[in-house]
Amino acid sequence: MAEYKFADIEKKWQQYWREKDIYKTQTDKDKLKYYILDMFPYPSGTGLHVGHPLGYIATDIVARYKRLKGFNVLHPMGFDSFGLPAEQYAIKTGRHPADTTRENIERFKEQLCVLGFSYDWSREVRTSDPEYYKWTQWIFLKLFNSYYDKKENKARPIEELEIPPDLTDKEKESYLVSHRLAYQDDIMVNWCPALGTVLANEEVIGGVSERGGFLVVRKSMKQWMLRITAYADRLIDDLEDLDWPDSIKLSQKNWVGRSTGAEVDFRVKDSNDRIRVFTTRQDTLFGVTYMVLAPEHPLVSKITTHEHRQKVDEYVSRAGQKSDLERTDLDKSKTGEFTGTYAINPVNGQEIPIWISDYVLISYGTGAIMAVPGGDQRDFEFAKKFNIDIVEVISPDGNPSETLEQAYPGEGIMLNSGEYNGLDSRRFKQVIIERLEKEGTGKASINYKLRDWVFTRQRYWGEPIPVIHTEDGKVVSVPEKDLPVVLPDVDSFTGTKEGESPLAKVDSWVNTINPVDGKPAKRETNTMPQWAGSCWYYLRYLDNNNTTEFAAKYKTDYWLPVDLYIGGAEHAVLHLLYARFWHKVLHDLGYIQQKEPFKKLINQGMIQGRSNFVYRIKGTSKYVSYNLKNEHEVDAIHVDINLVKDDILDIRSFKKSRTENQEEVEFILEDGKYICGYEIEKMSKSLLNVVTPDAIIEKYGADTFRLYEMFLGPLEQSKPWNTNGIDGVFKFLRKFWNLFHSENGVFEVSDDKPTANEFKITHKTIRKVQEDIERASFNTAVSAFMICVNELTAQKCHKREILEPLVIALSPFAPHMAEELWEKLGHTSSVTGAAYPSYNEEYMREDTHEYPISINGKLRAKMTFALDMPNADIEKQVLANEVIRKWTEGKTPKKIIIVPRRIVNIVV
RNA sequence: GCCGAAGUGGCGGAAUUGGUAGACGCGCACGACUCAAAAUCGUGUUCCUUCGGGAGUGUGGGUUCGAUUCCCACCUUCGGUACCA
Repeated sequence: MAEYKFADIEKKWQQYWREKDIYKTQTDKDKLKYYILDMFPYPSGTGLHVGHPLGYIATDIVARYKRLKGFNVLHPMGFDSFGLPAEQYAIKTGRHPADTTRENIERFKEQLCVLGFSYDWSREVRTSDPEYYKWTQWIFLKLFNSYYDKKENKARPIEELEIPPDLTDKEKESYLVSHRLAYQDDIMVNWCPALGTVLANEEVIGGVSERGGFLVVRKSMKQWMLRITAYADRLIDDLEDLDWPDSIKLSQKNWVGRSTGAEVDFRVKDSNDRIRVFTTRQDTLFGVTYMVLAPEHPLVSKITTHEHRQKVDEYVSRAGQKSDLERTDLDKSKTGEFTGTYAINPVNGQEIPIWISDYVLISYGTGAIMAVPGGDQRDFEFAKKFNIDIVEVISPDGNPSETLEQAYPGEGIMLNSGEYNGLDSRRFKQVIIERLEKEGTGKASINYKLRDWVFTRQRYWGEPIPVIHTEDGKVVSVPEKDLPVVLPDVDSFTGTKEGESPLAKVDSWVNTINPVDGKPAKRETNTMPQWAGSCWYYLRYLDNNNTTEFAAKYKTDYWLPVDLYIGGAEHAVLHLLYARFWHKVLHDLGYIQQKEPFKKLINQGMIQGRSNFVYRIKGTSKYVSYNLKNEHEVDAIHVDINLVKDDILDIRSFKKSRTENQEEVEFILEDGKYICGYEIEKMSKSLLNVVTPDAIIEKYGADTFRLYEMFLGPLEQSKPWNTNGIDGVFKFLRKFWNLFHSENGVFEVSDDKPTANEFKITHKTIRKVQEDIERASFNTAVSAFMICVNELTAQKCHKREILEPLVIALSPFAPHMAEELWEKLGHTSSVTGAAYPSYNEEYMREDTHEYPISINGKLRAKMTFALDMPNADIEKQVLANEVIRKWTEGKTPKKIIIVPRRIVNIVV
């Protein structure tokens, strides 16, 4: 029996690849390129767990396969190394984030190398490296110094912006600010006093911080914003040509949230004020029975009558104190106050009351709505509660309903709408806009859910924003030659109580001079969010040592777009939307030819953890086994899965791990064992369910690990981690190995001519594997190899002409073993330089086919016919068949369906 | 609530264009080797069965000669989203 010494083999070839620079990529214009990208990891302190490599293995297989197919492949890797965890760790321990980040990266790299990935490490990027974030800052300045030209529908340098004449200096400045793609504004943010920073929405869960669970409040603060809303239409429309999962495209569309409708002006009674509303249902204008302003709407205090002022003021201040969570709680009933004032409905002149309520959001549309209780469920509930009229203006058939139990939000036929009664509501939508436009009370309009991007964090461990605040209150760019603005060393990583970044405490860094006039000035102390670095890393890989440009034009021209991008679905919206936005800005400014960065996108599923639980009886140190826990009041506690095997707890180790007094710890067992409960959850250190690849690689090797993660199921599907089937994959590799070795372990491959059957097996496999890689179906590719090896083993085939092509075909999946066998076959250069074997249809051709013969769709017999046999002959033979005759019982069949190469079906 | 994905043996999963459901692997059972065990190899393995056959891809209907695949309604699980006018 030949021994498959994976540990030696893998070490040997990893060293070979490193020493010979096998995976170094050149920009070679004469070759077809293929750019394959992984979402780069955040280098956390826990290292790589088994979920990380799933996508990386898939891309590595494709990268190796494409090389064999003759492509010039770019397959780089880097680290998203700015971010909150490193900073939190620094606050706790005082260790500098730069140090811990570097250590974590080293560990990640080591783990990635052990898995045998074919990255070109000479192109590695780290977002926290000053040579990298110099260009992140440079791009920020491009945004700062550009505006969006709505006519040409693209970004242009701010110098080209036509500024209205006769503006004062101050007006000119604010005109510029209102056009720049990066600008400052006062907005409501999630402020977490305990962490001393603003948090992104996704970092706030249920009103408290995701990390630590500290209270988060809403606070108005001056922040940098990026004008992503200027790109709303293009971000939707350009999705069309992308080869992305439909679900991701849809999420992005929904996130941008384009809705078409109309803006309508309602005159305030006895006043010159107008309230502008946005509606998608201008066809329900005749059903408007009241209006609602958001509590923050600027007109609220102006129009509120003396009589109602106190109650309205109270409502406004109460609404301001509510957390987002309270305001968006859908279960609560509607609240609101009447302002005492009325508006005039522009289509029928009716007077309608103006209310305020927090179900109208200041941040969407115009912050005011026309309320149509007959057509909108929210308005309906509000009207019911405050006894406001409900008018039905659309019904499915144009007849009024007897009772109105709820709003009818659908399309239909108009009623109670004056001269428009009987019109189809879809048609009326158009008609009414024409009338509003003619009368000057409204116009067609498009609204977006997408907001401008809040681009500042009050943190240390991020890119400094490269601008300078002058004495006279202006903001100027740091000159390009002075980039990067490097993070200063600090003693303390916490921000100030007032909500300033830790950088604000570093006077020597903050105080600088205005590059324009040399007067004293101050640096911006906020830093960029973690998304910034990942917005453009795929560009830097192309030219990571360039000191004069973010990447040379001829390199971006050649390599872009990314041909295949694989990563987790959790980045469906934010990262992918932000990166597309930056890409389009760079495209508009002429730096990049292509309008989209990522041509094909695949989301790999999440590998979940299987957590184990023990059950402690409340207030005691007694632990009760899973099936007895219902007899007690218990707390379920996560237990480290390393102390559990097959859901049975290792009681002794568990006892040692507890902090309680060990004498007091007791167990209530069943059948002498302590059975743990389990749950499938996210794999995470805090849930004690993390599995690292290390132990598995030690036991089975990296090739087995790679193959097993692929064999687990479809790449896109999420699945809990288990190692139940890993033996099967390991056995397969050993059998493959054995095909090249005699029974006593000596390498032995013959030059005998293969049989037709051996050719057929091999060529079928080569074709199947190729097709499966092309459609990212890696699990079925692995099983195709298994079938092939099983058959060749049964044939005792040890022939070079069969085995050599299979080594090449397997090399993307199990590169170490492939290299070893390739060398043993007598080759002196790496298998990565081989060509993917072509398959010959001739070998697979079949002259006959075994047809399933079914009667009324039920399989009854099988018969083999020549493929060129006429249908009439097949029919005759089928009907003559004994089994078939038994089933037809002499009856004449109504119909016989013969599908060549498929099936014969007899209908009786 | 809305949007999306998915429900197939004991388990992970396969069936690519509507054409033999359960490939491949795990597990399990039996056998070989062994003093024995492990490892390895071989055979079997959807369920029910009166051994003729019958049922079967979440449930109920439909289209079709034929449905895991297409259509309608519903149930369950997972993910996203949250009063978006």
